[in-house]
Amino acid sequence: MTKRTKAPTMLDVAKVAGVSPMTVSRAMKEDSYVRDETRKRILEAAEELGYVFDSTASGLSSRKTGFVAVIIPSINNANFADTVRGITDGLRGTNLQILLGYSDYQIEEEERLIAQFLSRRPEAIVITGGTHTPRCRKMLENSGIPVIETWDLPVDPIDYVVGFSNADAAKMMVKHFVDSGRSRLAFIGGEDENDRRGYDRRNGFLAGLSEYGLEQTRQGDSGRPPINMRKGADALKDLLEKWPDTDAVMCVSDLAAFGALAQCAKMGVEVPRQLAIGGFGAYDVSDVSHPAITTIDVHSRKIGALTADIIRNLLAGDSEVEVSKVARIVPELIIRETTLISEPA
Amino acid sequence: MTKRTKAPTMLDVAKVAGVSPMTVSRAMKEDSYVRDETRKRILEAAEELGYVFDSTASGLSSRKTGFVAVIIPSINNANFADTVRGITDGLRGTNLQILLGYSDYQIEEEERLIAQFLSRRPEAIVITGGTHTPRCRKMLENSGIPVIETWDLPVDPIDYVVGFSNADAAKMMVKHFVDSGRSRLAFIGGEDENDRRGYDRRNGFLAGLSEYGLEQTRQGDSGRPPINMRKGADALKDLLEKWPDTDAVMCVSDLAAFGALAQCAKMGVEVPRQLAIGGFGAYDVSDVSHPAITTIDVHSRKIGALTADIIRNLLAGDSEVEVSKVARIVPELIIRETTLISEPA
DNA sequence: TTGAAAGCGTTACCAA
DNA sequence: TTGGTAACGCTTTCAA
Repeated sequence: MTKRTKAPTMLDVAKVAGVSPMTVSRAMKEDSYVRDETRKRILEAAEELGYVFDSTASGLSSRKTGFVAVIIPSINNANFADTVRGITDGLRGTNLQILLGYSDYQIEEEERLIAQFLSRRPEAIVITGGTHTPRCRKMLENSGIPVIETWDLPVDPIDYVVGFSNADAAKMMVKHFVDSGRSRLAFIGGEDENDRRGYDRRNGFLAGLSEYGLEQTRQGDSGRPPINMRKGADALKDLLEKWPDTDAVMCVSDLAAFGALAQCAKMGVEVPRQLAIGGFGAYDVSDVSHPAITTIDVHSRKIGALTADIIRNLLAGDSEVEVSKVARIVPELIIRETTLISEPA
Repeated sequence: MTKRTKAPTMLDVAKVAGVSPMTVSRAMKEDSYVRDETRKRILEAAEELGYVFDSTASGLSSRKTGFVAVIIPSINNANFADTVRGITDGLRGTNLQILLGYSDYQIEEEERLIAQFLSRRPEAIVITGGTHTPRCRKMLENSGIPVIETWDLPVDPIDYVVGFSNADAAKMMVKHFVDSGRSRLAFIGGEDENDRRGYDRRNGFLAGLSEYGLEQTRQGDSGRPPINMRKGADALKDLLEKWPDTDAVMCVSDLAAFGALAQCAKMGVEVPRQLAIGGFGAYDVSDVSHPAITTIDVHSRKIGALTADIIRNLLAGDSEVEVSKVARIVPELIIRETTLISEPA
């Protein structure tokens, strides 16, 4: 941290380079008409003075901040992290920069974040889910910028959507359980509406049970979101105490599923012979664990990539590309060892 | 996205409320002298017009952007995510907002990020590690803002430091292995200098071997960082092919350790009887897996909390609090099932 | 407690 | 290809 009187501005650079500030401004952009020689002189002057471009002033003047606000429920979640990576990668090469926030699965925090972010004048905003408080919705609608809802297929979208039906995805697992000869199915997680994706999965699962005429009572308790491995383990223990003859359990995420699997190992419950386990999200752990865990891949990264496509077309748009309002992701069931077809017990 | 002619400014609010823009500005701040009644009128006018405060303009004018730039190697890493959470939590209540970036363990990307972030005029910058390119170091030193290096104890710090010695932490594991009767020790991960923390751990481990007079040849190959569960599993397989009599392996992170453990289960290698496994980072998986994995907790979240303390004292400082330059974290060995003392084979 | 004027550092716009 | 001028929307500073 060097002592300094005052950071140099374009004016300072201009003086040293013997040009006008306006020319310095042009020289800082990749494109723009500046003679090569002039630009060279300017960049040298900037280097010499230790000039650092001020995006704050640039944003105010041009009304383009280069920010894309992104709000996810949790920073510590491989799925959402993958979506963010997809966005980042897709935005590479543009001048757009992500302003990332996480709500910790709390509605009030999401409201606060949206308000805070909008004051930064982002050029687009990406949010997780399609269910919002009236206040959030109003802020987003009034923002005047493209809004992209992800990880869901809202009935009444605000603007753009990149997502899938969590309920339908969960139903895939019910079908798979039934197809592999299970009939006493349970679900762990998703009780709390604050994690709307989880809540939708759970309800989709229950709806699936209903379609197959199966009983819907077997539900583990996992407390406040987010669920984690430990909670998954604890919930499985409770579940088997209450309903010992359960022969298949789906967890709201792979983390819980892994916890459940570890708990089975500890309790001597054989997986998949006695109990089948299904997860959600295609986390690394479900692939590497032994036995490997059946899961549903929702292509988190692709959600981000498609989101970035929309943003690029809208903001850096090469003329009038037609951008469709809804990009639908197709979740994929990945069958692994924890749900191998059981032999008749 | 509603059509709009132009977003309302303080001037518009001022007109409606019948005051000057300056008074509106004051009314927007929590403190500041404004008569309660006046403020009420102003806030109503703002609400009515759908006014949204412009931080961009505010930042330019006041030269306080409210940004704290934070750069971590990866967004998809529970340890770094915890540090970010620690910072976020610690900064709650201030007007400071995190500008988060991740370098993907690439030096060039880190350089790019630092340059990009500095143009946003953050009020402080937090970086991971204490090893930087000369260009990075120069940018940081010239930035004129507090710089906080984390997750390391640099020999020649730029400014503030919150960290620990990765090498010393790794040595704890060597000692533990030796104490529990192991002598043919191996290490997986940390070959690539781009992940400096991992690199330091590996070298610390090797130094530890040397201190105990043990051979240092057993090293797994894990490719480019970051390591993950799959790479850990593969590396363990290779390792045991090359050195089948290895009786303990430390992995650069718990993720790799879990992969190694899963691989052992698959190959029928008994843990800990035949092979002890140690990880690093106290990830959830090491606690929940069966058997549970011995690890080293570096208190990632506390690193963030202490970082936030420094920033608060420096920026929101109640007068002249003395802020010490180095906050040292003490890593903690957590002994679990994968390294239980072996009976003589 | 409120207001007026002068920037903050950049870019849009028009002119040369 | 370059320059001059007037914003951009807010806050600092000083005065009332």
